[in-house]
Amino acid sequence: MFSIGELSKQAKVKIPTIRYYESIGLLAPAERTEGNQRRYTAEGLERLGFIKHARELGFSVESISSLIELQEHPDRSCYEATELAETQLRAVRAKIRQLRSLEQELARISTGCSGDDVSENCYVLSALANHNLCNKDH
Amino acid sequence: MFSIGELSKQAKVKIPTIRYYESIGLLAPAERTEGNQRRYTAEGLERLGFIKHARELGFSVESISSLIELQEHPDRSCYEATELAETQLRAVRAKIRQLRSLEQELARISTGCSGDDVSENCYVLSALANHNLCNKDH
DNA sequence: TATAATATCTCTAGCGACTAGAGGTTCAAG
DNA sequence: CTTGAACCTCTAGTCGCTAGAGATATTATA
Repeated sequence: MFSIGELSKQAKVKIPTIRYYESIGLLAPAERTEGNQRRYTAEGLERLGFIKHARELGFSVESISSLIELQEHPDRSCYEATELAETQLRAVRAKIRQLRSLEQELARISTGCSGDDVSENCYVLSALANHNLCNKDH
Repeated sequence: MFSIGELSKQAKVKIPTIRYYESIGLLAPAERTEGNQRRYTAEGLERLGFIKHARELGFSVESISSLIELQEHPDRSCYEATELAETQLRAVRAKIRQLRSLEQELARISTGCSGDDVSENCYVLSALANHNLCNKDH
């Protein structure tokens, strides 16, 4: 039985975030002391670790709710959990593709004019103003 | 002189977003008709295009404000604008690195157990629960 | 010119996922 | 038993929009 501060330290999740997770139903309501303070067990730490890990992998809170529900119904869970993970993977890959094209354009833009050469036409600014100077259609 | 709807169509930026940009000072207040409706010129379209493009490149609204200010002071602008672009580039590259490691882990997780094999232990769920099953330390 | 349809106006509230702060209570160490 | 750190709830703020209500303006047609 440890306090929310201890849990926060162990799980590396901020205290207000823990309370927030409880408030939206992602964490079950914690047990309380006489004086109304939250007390947790190893189980709570595990659950919070799960949530943290999933968040770091980019799952939305909603998806995590689904995953937690799946944990409670082990029959169909594997198929659906794998599907959720694959959806997440597709989203991550799409995001990477998008960022790569941004990277290219930004790299091109920022090497376009050197900082030393203080000319009247800054290539960065004109590249931003004028989409024609850009390869991609985002 | 065209309406906000026309501007929206031309710039491919939604009407509420245009009003929002005006409200936070990113766009100068538009001229108005007798009946209080906004009217724009080609200049407004250009500015909005600049903003849109910069947003698509991931610049924050705050950075865009800076860029717009720089446009008005062409003397030091090139150096500072290039710096902003480079900062943005670094952020994009960091984000890509992070997403790549997520991609790897998600790929590993979601191929770990096939959906058909409905076992009691779903690898997706245990991988999420147990950070030790993961290569990275995020 | 009258009317109807469409477009616009302002204002408020909501989204996701937290974060920060005020003002008050409880716990644990000395 | 006192003190100070940790905890409590509640409200409001963050960012970058988006949605809706209810009122007014413009434009096209009859």
